[in-house]
Amino acid sequence: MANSGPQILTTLRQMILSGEFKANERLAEIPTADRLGVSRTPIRLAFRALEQEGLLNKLPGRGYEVRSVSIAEIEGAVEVRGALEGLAARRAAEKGLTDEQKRRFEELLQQGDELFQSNEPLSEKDIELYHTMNKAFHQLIIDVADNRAISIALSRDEHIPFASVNALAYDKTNMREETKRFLFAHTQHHHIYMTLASRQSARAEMIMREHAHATLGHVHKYHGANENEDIQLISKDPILKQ
Amino acid sequence: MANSGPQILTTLRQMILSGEFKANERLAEIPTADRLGVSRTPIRLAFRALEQEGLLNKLPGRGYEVRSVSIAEIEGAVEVRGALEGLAARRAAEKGLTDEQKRRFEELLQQGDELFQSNEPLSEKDIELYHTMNKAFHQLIIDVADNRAISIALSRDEHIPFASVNALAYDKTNMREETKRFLFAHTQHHHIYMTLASRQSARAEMIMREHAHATLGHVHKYHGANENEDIQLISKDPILKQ
DNA sequence: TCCTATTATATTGGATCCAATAAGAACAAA
DNA sequence: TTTGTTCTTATTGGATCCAATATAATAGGA
Repeated sequence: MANSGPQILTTLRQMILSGEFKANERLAEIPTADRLGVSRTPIRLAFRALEQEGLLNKLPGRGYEVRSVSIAEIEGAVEVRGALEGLAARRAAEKGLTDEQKRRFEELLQQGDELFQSNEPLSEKDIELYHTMNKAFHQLIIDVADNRAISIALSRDEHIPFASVNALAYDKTNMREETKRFLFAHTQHHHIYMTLASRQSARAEMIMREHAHATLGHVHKYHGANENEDIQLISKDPILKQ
Repeated sequence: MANSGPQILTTLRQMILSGEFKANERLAEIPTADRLGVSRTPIRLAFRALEQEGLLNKLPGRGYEVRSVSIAEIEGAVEVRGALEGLAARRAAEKGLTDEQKRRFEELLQQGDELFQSNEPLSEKDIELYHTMNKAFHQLIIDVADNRAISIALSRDEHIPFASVNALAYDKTNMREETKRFLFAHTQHHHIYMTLASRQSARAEMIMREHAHATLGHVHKYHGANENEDIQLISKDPILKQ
């Protein structure tokens, strides 16, 4: 059991994101402190932090509730991510890439290519590898862009399902279609790199913005499966990896 | 003297933004609690919050330091604001405006127009009125866009000087040029409204993005007046209103 | 004089307690 | 049965204390 402040915060965040705490569930200091076997102090600090991260809403006199996330909100967050990553791509194209950065991009693209060499659908292990490569690719663009405000603005999407590159959703019951989808997304990676390397900043921005929408298909499948428009964060089939 | 948690947070934030705490100044719980006449508990909570807001950096074992802000960071934040407000304007144009929203935009534009009727430079009171109108105009676009993620992403710029519509900088020693500058910016407001009303979403986004850069002139003047590239937040001539 | 070790001080994080406030439950009256 | 009042319980925010850790100052030795 976690026993330090930062670990308490991480544990609570994980419990929210994993669905152990349900949307709209009420959390109060004393029961939560009892549950985790610590005093109220770290819980209080963690609740404040999680409120600021957007995962909890404060209920005056009654603790906090786990915030629910609507489809519209997810779509809006994806759109914002697209705008921010698009801006990052444009900046990266305007700055131009160093040789080292080109090498790194090419390595990542090669890693992705190797996953699609066979005619078989991707395995779950392949998906993990793709996910790692995808995160690194996106992060490299942000790094090249070198604008702190972009990273900060993106950080607010990190806990919204489907809206962050830190999470990846896929339908394990239909790996053939998923493979096609990832292949398409990775092809976009190639196009993005090409526009960066050739300093076509407008195209870089446009493709990168569009690329952000690659995950939305699963949002709508979730919607179809639910009685109401608000969904619980994450953790139902299809498996969300993070 | 402030005596409640939220007030402590507000007071400390204000002391940072006003320059009472200098850039890179070290703040620790006990001296700060003594200074404000409260226990350490609300200070600790406030420090955590201010860290998350980006105003403080944590120094392990040594308290926190007030974060300094570089010109490059300000420029980056303005660029992000442009991208986000541009996205908001595009969404607003795509959604179309209600009659009520049109009326409200027209009111605000009219308020601005009235400030430029005479041939005299704007007075400081005029600038205050312009500032209020400007904030309302920008906020209305964000409201029409109806994307929570935009508001959240924008909130991170609110404490960066020159990067937020909540603050306005002007050179009180040169009101004639300032008047021209504000007139230009307000003309852009007209153009933005026109594109929203006629649902020209691409133009709306483009003009709105460019409009965000209207404040950058004063950043460079600041730079010229300083020995180093990092500036203290706010509160020197030219007067920053907030 | 400089370097190292020891001691003193500063600082944080967590635990616990107290008081104020809010919410819920129980009871009484209409 | 419904509504209003009172009592009880839950909950938060702040204060204080303790222990661990980090930093600064001092003393001693080379």
